[in-house]
Amino acid sequence: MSAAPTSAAPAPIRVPAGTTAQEALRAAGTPLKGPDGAVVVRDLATGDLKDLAWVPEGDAEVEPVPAASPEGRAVIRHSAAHVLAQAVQDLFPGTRLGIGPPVEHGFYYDFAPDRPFTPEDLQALEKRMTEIVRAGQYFSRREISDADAQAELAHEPFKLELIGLKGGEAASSDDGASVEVGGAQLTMYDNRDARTGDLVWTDLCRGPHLPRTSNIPAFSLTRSAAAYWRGSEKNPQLQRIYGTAWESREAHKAYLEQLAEAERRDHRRLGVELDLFSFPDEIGSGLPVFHPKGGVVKREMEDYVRRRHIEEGFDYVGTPHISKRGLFETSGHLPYYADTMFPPMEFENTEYYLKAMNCPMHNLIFRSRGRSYRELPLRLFEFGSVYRYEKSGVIHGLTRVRGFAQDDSHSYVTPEQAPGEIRHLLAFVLGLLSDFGLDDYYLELSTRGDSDKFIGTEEEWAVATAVLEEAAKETGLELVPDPGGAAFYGPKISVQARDAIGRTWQMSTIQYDFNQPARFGLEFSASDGTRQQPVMIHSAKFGSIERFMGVLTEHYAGAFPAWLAPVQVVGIPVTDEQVGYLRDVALQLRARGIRVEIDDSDDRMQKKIRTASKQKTPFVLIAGATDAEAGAVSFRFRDGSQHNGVPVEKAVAAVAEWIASRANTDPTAEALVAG
RNA sequence: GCCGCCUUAGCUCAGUCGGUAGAGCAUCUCACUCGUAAUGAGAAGGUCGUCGGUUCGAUUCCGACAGGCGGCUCCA
Repeated sequence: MSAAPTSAAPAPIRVPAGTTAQEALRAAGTPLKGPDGAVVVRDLATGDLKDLAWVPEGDAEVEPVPAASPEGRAVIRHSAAHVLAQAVQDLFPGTRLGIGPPVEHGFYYDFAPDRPFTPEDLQALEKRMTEIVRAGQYFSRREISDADAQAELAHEPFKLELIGLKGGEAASSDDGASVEVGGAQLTMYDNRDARTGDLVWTDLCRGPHLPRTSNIPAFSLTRSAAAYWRGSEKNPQLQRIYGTAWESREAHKAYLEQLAEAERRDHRRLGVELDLFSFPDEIGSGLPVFHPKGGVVKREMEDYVRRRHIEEGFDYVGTPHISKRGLFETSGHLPYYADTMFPPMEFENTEYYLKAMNCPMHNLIFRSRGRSYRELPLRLFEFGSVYRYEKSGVIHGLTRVRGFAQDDSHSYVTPEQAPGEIRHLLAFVLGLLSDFGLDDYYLELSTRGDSDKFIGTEEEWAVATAVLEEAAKETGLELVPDPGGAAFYGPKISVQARDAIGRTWQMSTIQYDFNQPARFGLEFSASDGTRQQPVMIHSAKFGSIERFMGVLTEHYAGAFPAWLAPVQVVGIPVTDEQVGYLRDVALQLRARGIRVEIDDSDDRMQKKIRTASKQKTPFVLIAGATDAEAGAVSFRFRDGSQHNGVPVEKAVAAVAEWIASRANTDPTAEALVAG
């Protein structure tokens, strides 16, 4: 996801034959310490990264790779993974090694231990790692023949397997094996004692590495979990330990703080605190219920999305939750997705399935009568409830559930209209996302892969892919390829949105489908009287209403924009005397469609303010005797700012205007006055 | 689905080396009537996730199941 660094490349440095890269960098005045210090160099002749201890055979041009760069961090993390493995084999002798690559934000190493690691083990390992880092062992590269490596690693069955894969499958596969065995020449990295040079530990590894373990500026272990060897559930499970490592203590601390912030924003926690939704065990895993407050947010979202669809030329339709088996055979879904559909229920000698997708039913609406080219594009839209049998281990809050509503549409168009319709849909979904405050995104183009799960001809796929790609490029947004990620019936564009703390979520999808119209025998009368087959374009804007609500909750940390907030205004009387006065204000607000509550509990006013703050209410209206006498109210906002003594009429109008504007920013004293 | 961990009051969590449990917040009652993030006192609330086993006795030990958490795999 993170793009390659594009910042101005530092000037090349010449490394004379027979000297180390490090000596050449030092001579050139390149920093070797701190975040800007070089951790490895890039050999400009080949583009490969080399250790600082590298000694070229002939003169070489290199550029330094600083610690605080994507590649620099990867080297730090990879070296940290080695230190972890050394610590594990120190503390748990006999533990076999899997692989230990750097990953986004950190690293992991897979092990085959006698027993799974406990949290206490992680603490002990972290301590041992710190000792190894302090010891300043050298990472020493050593080339080795396949036969010698097999002999040296005879006790490491997983490493032996990697040696067997070297250069071929491993180098191109995605499972991290290439980190250990990259090219044709195997290498070992020996960790050597800083003083004596004695061999302390060794691992099969492609490299490159930091010069010494003490060059790891900051790291910590984060969790342990199981992982399948080489990423396949057919293989045995290993115990994986995850850690993180950074170019400075500050960067490390900032990362840990971001993890803490993500936890504070967790929609599952906020869902309980703000009384939005729950997952009753009695109903079943992955099946949410929305409480009144969550119901408000959900309905506001749906109302707005429904209205926008109608404005964009969609027709709102409705379809049932279950269907006879044959429908999903016609659509082609059943052979592919039977495993992820709920098992059928049988009655009247017929099998019925819970609906896992809406398109087949929309196709039947299209087919319900003869269609003319004059009707196209025909756009059918609904909040379709679908049920998918997600495996128990993958269910996660609102973002991965077993029952949800798709904001799903299908545009039926002529092949000529398809490019225009896709542009229309893209503009529409991007506009919708920004209406909800998500305005930083990139696109992903999922195409056919090598697998045989895809239906349709190569030519059809090529046409569909080209149409999507062109429309995606026109947006000017970053476009990331995703080969093999398409649905079985056609390629897709997906919109990946970044939230307030920089995480990305797959939101909208637009899919070009030439298969289902053929399978359903869809046709329309063309202007020349012939019958022709339409193309259908699937589009989900939020993907799932439930999931989008989870994403929005995390994006706003529960402090929803005023137009979405479950309670928009809380009235707080300074004493009981003002309850009646505030009720009157509330009536005026309610008449403008504003969700308002009066806190007439026994609590003290300060406590009521605290309660309203914890509920993240956008507008708090306080009224004491002074306000009541002046026919005014006093505002308090989520940021703590105040705007006192505002005449009721003005206050009501200001709140109503703010909400009607659907502003996604927080109202504050300053912003409200300016507005 | 796989591996590990977890499940005690509405929520967050103590606790019981096997003799049926406790705090804070929330709730309710009473007093207080207060100007921008916690007034005080009192009460109520739990067959310790479910089922089974071991035991004189299980919330505690063992097993199965359910649900949750973290990963893996998967994600139309």
